Amino acid sequence: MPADKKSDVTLVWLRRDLRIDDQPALLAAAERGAVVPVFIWAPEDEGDWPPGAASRWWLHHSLAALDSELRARGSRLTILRMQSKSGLRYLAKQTGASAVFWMRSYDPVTQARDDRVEIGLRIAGVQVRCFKGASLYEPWEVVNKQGRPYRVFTPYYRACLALSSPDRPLPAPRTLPAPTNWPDSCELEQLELLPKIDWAAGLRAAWSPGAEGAAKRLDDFLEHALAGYAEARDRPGEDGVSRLSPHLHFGEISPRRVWHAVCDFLATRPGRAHRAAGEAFLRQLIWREFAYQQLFDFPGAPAEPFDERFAAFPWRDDEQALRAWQQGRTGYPLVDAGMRELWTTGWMHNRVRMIAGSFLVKHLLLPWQAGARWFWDTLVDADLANNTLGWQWVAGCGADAAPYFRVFNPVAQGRRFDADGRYVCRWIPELSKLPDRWIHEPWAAPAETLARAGVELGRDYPEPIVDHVAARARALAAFAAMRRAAGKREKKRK
DNA sequence: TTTTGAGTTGTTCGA
DNA sequence: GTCGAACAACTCAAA
Repeated sequence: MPADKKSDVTLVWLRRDLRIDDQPALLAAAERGAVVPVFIWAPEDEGDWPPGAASRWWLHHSLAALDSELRARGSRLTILRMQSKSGLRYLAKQTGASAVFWMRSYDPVTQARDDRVEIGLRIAGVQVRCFKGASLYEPWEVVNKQGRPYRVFTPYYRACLALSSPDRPLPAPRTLPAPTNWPDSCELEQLELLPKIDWAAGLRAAWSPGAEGAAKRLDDFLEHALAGYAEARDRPGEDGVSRLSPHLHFGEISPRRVWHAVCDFLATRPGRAHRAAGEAFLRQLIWREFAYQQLFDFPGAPAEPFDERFAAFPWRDDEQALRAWQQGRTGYPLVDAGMRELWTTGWMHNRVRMIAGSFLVKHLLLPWQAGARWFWDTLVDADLANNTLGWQWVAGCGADAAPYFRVFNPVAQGRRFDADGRYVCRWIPELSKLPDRWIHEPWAAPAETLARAGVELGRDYPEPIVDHVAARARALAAFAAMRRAAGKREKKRK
């Protein structure tokens, strides 16, 4: 291969696709000649949503993993700390690269950046090619019979299934031809992605960032959890879910790889239970697609509610309540367990996200954007599309949202999905001696039971900061007030 | 154009 | 303890 011919050098700009498997940009570049894989750390290019603290921790380790994977194949990762546009132009000049390849992504922040970069490169006479591969479908591929994007999940889901199944994943390039000279690169440490005070022990214990960790996670899930997924996925005390979300967010594994791995696995195991489990899981992958599509069509969603009536919602401003929620001190064990799991591991079980989210928005009447911000900073899988859509759904203001009157009861949810209190005890050990019967509502336990479990409310564990019944009534009243106000405004307009 | 059926994940109340 | 209905209306999607 004429790898030393200058005109054949291609920069592959890696962003949230930190893998070499099923990497169309990398594959195409390798076929063209020498390849320079590049990562540019430019948080200021990401507008209001630069990666949060937990995401930066993940990113650091993911980049390290990618670099060693590349080195094992005679290549390496070039890292820059610059604006994306000037960084790529600089590198193109330094390496004599005639082209830059990357994989398309679809959130408004990234898109705006990519457009600027593309124009800048073309002006400099550098060829640009963007590839599909970050999602199963591109946002414009799935539209209704009127050619408009879907707003409701179920028809969207059915439309996806009606399409031909997602493309098979591409192989990793067989070789990654090196350029004659490698360009200058930062040391990974210079990006200062890791926290200055090391709070990441819980993250280290819970995760293995990188493609290898992702592949292992997928194998474990297929082997041990997929069969029971349909039911177990709702019980946070069990290992019933895939935990692939951060790996998917950073593109360490491709959604097509996951999709087909699940399908291939199921093909060898016929039977109704497996089929139901497989459907339930693939449905979740389609939710991810749906979120990307929604954000693509409504770029304002991270800040503004889909349902405009909610712009007039009487949110409260209560710093103390927000802190209590963030720190897992609401006095509702399931909510607090979730918030502590998040703080410790950078991740929270999906069912608990709904319950904790609902609690912030409905019991505390704090704006969903405040919850979205906290999650953004603390989740290792923080993803603008998924996070935004999830919060809008919980708040009841999304395009396809839960009805507002659906207020999760943390006690009832606990009894239903964490009946033995295993999840609560794991994250709130101070309650672990409490009998199952009271684990989700310690305030209702007889004084003697509490004493025997070594729990004094207000000292070892907080009293509930709001009363469920009163808070629920308050939330429904606030919703009614908002609807009245919106109705009035509507009348005025006419 | 109009009509019809339906919409991820819940709670509470009363029979 | 279990069951069905009410909770709200609205808009989407397709026929």
